[in-house]
Amino acid sequence: MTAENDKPPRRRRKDTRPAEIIEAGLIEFALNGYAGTKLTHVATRAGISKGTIYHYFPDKDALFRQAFRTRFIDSLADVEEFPSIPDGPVAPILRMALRIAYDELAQSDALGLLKIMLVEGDRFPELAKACRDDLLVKVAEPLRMLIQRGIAQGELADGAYQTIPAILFAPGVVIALTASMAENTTDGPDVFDTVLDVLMMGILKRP
Amino acid sequence: MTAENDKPPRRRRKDTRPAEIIEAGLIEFALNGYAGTKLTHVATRAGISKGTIYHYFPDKDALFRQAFRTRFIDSLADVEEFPSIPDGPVAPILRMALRIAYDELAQSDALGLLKIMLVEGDRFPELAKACRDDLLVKVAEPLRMLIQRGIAQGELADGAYQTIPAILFAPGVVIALTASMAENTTDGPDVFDTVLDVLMMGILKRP
Amino acid sequence: MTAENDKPPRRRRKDTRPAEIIEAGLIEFALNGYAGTKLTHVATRAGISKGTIYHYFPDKDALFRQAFRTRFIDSLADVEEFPSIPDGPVAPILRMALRIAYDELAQSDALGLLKIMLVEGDRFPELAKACRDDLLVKVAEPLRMLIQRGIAQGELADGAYQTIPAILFAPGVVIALTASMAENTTDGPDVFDTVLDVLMMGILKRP
Amino acid sequence: MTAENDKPPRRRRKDTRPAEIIEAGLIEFALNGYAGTKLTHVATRAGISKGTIYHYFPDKDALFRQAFRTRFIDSLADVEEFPSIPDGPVAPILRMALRIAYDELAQSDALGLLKIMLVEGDRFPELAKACRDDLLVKVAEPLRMLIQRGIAQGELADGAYQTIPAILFAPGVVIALTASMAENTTDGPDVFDTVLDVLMMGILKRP
DNA sequence: GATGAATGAGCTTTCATTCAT
DNA sequence: AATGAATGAAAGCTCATTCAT
Repeated sequence: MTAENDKPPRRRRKDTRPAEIIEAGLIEFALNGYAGTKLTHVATRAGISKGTIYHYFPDKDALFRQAFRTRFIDSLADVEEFPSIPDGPVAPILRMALRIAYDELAQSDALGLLKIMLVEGDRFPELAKACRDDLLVKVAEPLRMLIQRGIAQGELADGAYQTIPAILFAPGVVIALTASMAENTTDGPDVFDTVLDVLMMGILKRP
Repeated sequence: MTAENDKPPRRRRKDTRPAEIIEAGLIEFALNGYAGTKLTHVATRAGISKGTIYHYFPDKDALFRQAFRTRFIDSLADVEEFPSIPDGPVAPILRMALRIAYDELAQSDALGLLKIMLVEGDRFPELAKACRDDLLVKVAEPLRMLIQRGIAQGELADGAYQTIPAILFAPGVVIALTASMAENTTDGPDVFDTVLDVLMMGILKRP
Repeated sequence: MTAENDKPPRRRRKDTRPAEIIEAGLIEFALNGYAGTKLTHVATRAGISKGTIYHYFPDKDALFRQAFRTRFIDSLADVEEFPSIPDGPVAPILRMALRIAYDELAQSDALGLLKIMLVEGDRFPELAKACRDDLLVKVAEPLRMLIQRGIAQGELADGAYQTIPAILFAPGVVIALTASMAENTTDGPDVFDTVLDVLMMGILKRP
Repeated sequence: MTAENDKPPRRRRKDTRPAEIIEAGLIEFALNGYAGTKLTHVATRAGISKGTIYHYFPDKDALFRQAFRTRFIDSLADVEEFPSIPDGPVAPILRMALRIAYDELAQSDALGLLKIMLVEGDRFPELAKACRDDLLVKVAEPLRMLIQRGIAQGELADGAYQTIPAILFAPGVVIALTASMAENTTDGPDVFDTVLDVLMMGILKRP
């Protein structure tokens, strides 16, 4: 075995380092919360040494901010094309959108970050704001457009809910958040479907 | 030595101390999360010294558990009389119940504890379980009975939602949880009312 | 049940309290070492409260000193009549004396105190000195007389050992000290007998 | 800022640090016992900061175990060549061996560690066992062989003592242990010589 | 006198951060 | 640029000691 053998390839593009650290941080933060995350673990997961983190981020706080932003920008990127949607009934599209959003949230570590923001939100007000703004612009707005089209088509009921479409996500968020607390029931997915039933029923126009 | 002694008199309050410490702990935990709560701060808030906490609680963990239990037992005590409800339409009662639950959650520091359980639930599995069990027995069960009466009366739609009535709380929980993250809009209550509209619509039987 | 019933008899002769505390302290010190002994445990064992100890002893240190003295004075009280010994061979008497001393040491908590003195002797120099003096006066001196009688009778060999008769105890002390470290062999007593054999052989006059 | 920086330079000595810490710990443990040893003092003695200890040892317990093992392995390493001994009378060799063992014990801080093991042996049962095992294998066994040769040669008396040769060390151990308690008499060595006289007399075969 | 609640100095331990290499 | 040994502030916890009752 040569001397150069037992270390991973030294050459990394300098540009990928921050992203790798953020990725590792994301996982650790999501798993252990903010205070529970040790920079050593982040470093280990990223395959670097603790000190290197400080080359790219001034401190733990900054790493978290950056990671949080990155993840939320990533997650919401897919949503943007929403409005480009064919004519026809709006309800199935809406339902699917909620479903996709739920699945996304339940699987990714966005959930972990969200939990952190809930508890430590006061420490990161700009993140909370950015989070809010992004959600409003990228999620609520397209949703509102969709809903309004549904109302215009006589498909959806006309109601105050259209002013705060984001609330349609609420049940999904709670189910995702409490999933780890809930007993391991095998009908997890069905829970959300049941909720969707109620929600859709609630907004469909009555004959 | 001046007239104002710089040390407050030692008071002996064996009976009330635990409750005072729990109260102080509750506030600190709700404000700062579990890891973020320093026993010094709890002591200061309770007007005692650090060591005194250890007279009444073996460690920080135990204090949190006790505080959590105390608060949840307190909060849920009011709910118990639910089922003793007069005949007649069920929907307004349901709506009021959700409203009351929301207000309760939004105001008390139960919200802070809930946040902690979301993030650190893994560390306190028995609390998570107790929380779940209490909610199921004290909240979900009466709710289910109410709903079933509504269905029997032809008032509510027959649907899968009756099997998981707790889900009706979800929107309220999210609104409460994210309230601190949300911009301070004065129409907070209206948001929940709007949600109630949708929810009630979703479960009312269609003509 | 009357009010006076659930407490042990209140009336104690004031004079017995210190002795009771010392007794309790002795046991705890012997079991747990000096630093390892908590005054709470001493109090509990003595059936009193922590504060009461401070009525009789200024501090933990003082309690230990007093306890130590008491035990050693007690233990050595029996030894004093040693010299009043009938004429005849001295060896069996010597042997029995060593045996008795060994048994005494092995059983009582004097062993525990001795261990403490070994480790913390520097903190209690007067105790070490008192211990030494007592042993010399009460044990070594009678022993020396006995030995000299043996030599005079032509029974024991004439040797330097007569100047430091205390050394005859050494093997017993080591066996007692290490008994807790040693594997639980059932032949414990025989070990000491074997040692006695060697010792006696070593001092008996050769034909 | 003056020319003498008030902080010593950080040195990086990964290889030597553990040994230095152990050395410092050894001294402190020997001086103050286990509970009496503060890691701050160990750190100060080692010329490092408190935290650095935790780079190399998970906790105080581990440091003690490691230190203990290190010292005992060191101390007993020299003894191993024992059996390779020329023909001829065995008694002088035995006597010298006991003398060497005594000197070794009396000087090194092995004595301090031994004291700790006597008092806190219950907390470190594996150390007690390792200690016992090492002593048996490395010390008692060669000694037994030597003794048996002596008996075979008609030099030593045949007696039960040969089954527990370790007991020959007992007087030396007691003398060493109590040396700190004893008055600083300058004839310390002679005490042990006197004891050796008795011991050797006791095992030499009588004509 | 007796009590035990209350204290706080002091200990072990953790970990973000620094910096010599 | 990268490392990880070293730091030290700060946290949880212990317990001898005090003192109001």
